[in-house]
Amino acid sequence: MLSRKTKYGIKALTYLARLDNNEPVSISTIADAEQIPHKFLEAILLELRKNSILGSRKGKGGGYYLMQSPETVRMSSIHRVLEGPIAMLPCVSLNFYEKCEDCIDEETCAVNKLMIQVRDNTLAILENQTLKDLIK
Amino acid sequence: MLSRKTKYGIKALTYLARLDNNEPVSISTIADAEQIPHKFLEAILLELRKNSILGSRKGKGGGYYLMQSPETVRMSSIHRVLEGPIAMLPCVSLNFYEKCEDCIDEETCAVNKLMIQVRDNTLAILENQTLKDLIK
DNA sequence: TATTACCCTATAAAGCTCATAGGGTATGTA
DNA sequence: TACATACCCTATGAGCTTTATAGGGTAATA
Repeated sequence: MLSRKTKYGIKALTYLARLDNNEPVSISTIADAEQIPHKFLEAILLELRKNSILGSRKGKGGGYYLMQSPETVRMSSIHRVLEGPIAMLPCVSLNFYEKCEDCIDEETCAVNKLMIQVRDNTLAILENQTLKDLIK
Repeated sequence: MLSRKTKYGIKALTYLARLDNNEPVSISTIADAEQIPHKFLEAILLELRKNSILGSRKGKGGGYYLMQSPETVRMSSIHRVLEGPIAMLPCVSLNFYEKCEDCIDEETCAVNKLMIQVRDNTLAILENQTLKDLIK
């Protein structure tokens, strides 16, 4: 199940994507509009910035803005930043790979192969869908 | 990410599926063979029994056994019993449906539509795959 | 009838999620 | 320069879930 963090993040991103211009918007503005706890949203936007999905400007008139146009922001990127791996097992993750501690042989592991299928299919959908698709 | 509970459950089920006969196997036997904490496995097998995936016999010579042959036990069933909903959002779940509390209109919600796609694809794979496929 | 092994409840450590608080720091404007 | 704005960072804690253990009750079988 998607975490609240991810849902909040998607809300904030679609809010920004719907704007006509790409001027910075303050945390408070987004938090009020989307009913998100201010401090929680602050942490989320910060993380999106550190992962180059958002940019920010400090000082008066500052805030957050999209680094790329909505049609180039893939849902897979957003998922990875906010929710973490798309794979259901660490040994199946492309970006967060880890060996399963209790797995004897990954090559012959049937669960591994099954979860690779699931991952590939999910990934194909999330790669194909962008922020732009969410706002029309 | 799949929980340890689900991984243990799958291990136990494949252990049973690999047997030549379908005689009951005690918790201890499975726990030792698959390196699973005894009491934890006990709870898992009990849950699988309550959901008609396993049967059990008490007393001497008792234990757990598969209720159906391996080729008819779908991975989707196992997932639902041990891990819970396959959907990434409650509003997209077929068997565990719930309205998203912060969603204004499900009909027009783009995230909802996206996650339905993901669910359908994942489901297709997990329905198609059975215990039998895991052991060859 | 004794033993086996399932069955049930309670408990708790550990970890994660969600949320809040308080203050530091960079930036733009007057 | 001084000030206000708004990002930035660290710490803290409640609440929940996961993982695991313990102890005993109960049904079934040899």
